[in-house]
Amino acid sequence: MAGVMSDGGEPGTVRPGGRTARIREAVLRAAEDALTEQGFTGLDLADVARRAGVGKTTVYRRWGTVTGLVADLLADMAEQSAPRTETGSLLGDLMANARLVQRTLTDPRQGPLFKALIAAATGDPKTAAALHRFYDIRVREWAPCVRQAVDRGEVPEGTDTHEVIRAVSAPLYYHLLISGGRLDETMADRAAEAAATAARAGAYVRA
Amino acid sequence: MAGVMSDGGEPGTVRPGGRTARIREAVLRAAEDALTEQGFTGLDLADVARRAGVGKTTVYRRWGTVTGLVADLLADMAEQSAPRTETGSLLGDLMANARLVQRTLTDPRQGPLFKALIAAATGDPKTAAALHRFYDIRVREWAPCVRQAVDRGEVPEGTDTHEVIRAVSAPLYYHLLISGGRLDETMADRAAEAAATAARAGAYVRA
DNA sequence: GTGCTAACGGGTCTCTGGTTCCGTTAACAG
DNA sequence: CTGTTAACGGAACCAGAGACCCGTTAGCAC
Repeated sequence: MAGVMSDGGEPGTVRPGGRTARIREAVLRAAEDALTEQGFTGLDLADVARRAGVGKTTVYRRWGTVTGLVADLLADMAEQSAPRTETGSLLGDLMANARLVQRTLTDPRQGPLFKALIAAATGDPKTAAALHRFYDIRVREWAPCVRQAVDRGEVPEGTDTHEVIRAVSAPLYYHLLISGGRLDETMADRAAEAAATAARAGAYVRA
Repeated sequence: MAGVMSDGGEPGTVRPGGRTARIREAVLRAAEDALTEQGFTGLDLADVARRAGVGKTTVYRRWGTVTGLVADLLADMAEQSAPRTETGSLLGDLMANARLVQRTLTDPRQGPLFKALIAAATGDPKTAAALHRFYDIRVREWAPCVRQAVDRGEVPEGTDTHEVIRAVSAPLYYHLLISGGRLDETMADRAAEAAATAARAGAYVRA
């Protein structure tokens, strides 16, 4: 009864030798597929297990609940970062970002997946935290282009660079989730232009 | 076997004499409470029935599914319209709108409720349609203040008035659902200011 | 007031997520 | 190569959401 078993329990932490990682990978991919096709509500862990070619006991043991699995999926997605393009102008960079987001959200796989992830986050604080972290990382990757615009004098000093990036995405997500519009390239360009204009006018200067 | 039973079925359509309406009201209010407290995922029709002091059979018969109930709730909410204030300036009107939205979303009851409604809409087209309709009505109520700004020459002709109103809400919902920020009055004012600035610069002129 | 019937409501039955048990597999150490 | 044991997987088990049946209530018409 000494302190032998040291650090915690959480299956899948002790023996990271191939199998554990392989199964995690398979299950997360299966969860992605299931979420994409069935949405968050229709997500069934037994179904995920079947798709992954894995015993459902394994899924329940390692992730426990549906939201737990989704949270882990978000953590996994947060790792893989997509590189950003640089165009040299604020509007150009923001448009590149807006179009990337627009393409992602209208993609027949990614769109439904993101909807499902966001829906999952509304119901569970843990999942919400994972979602926030995911987006925080993405925002952080793009913020430098606003920083550069500040350095160029194109945007006032003291501007909240993260908030500018969020302002580009916001209308696109609003249409996806709430108003249900078309979400085409025109919308993306408009979102980027609006954000750039407001930023130049100092609307995002930190209070 | 003649065509006697004429128009459809849908219980609750034939005898709108008090009871039907009373029960609908009680169930919708109970659903609101349940959604607020448990979120969309934790919504149980039997629980709703209990809260409403109504047999669960009734709920299943009239609404059938959880999403059906939510869709009806949205239709009901779409009826009651909150009046808008008029300040005479574009920025003033947009700020009034932004603060209204901000107060709604941070309200300990309304905030969770709206989250749940949006989550429900991601999974079911019928519910999504109801949600879109609800917001379309709200946007339509506020659009005139942008129209007036166009007439005053403050905003370019051809501006998509609805889109300007949506632009005010978008960042607030983005924070609520996705990035998870604080959502205070400063954010509301910033959202209004950004939208007003972009609108004046012609960012929302229809292509 | 009285009869008709749409709509309600309690009780039961079912079916499917989710849990538990225990035998099997496969990383890793020596 | 061989032993140890964390982690997997099949199968039986359990609980609770949702469907069904049928007797009861209450609008509404005459």
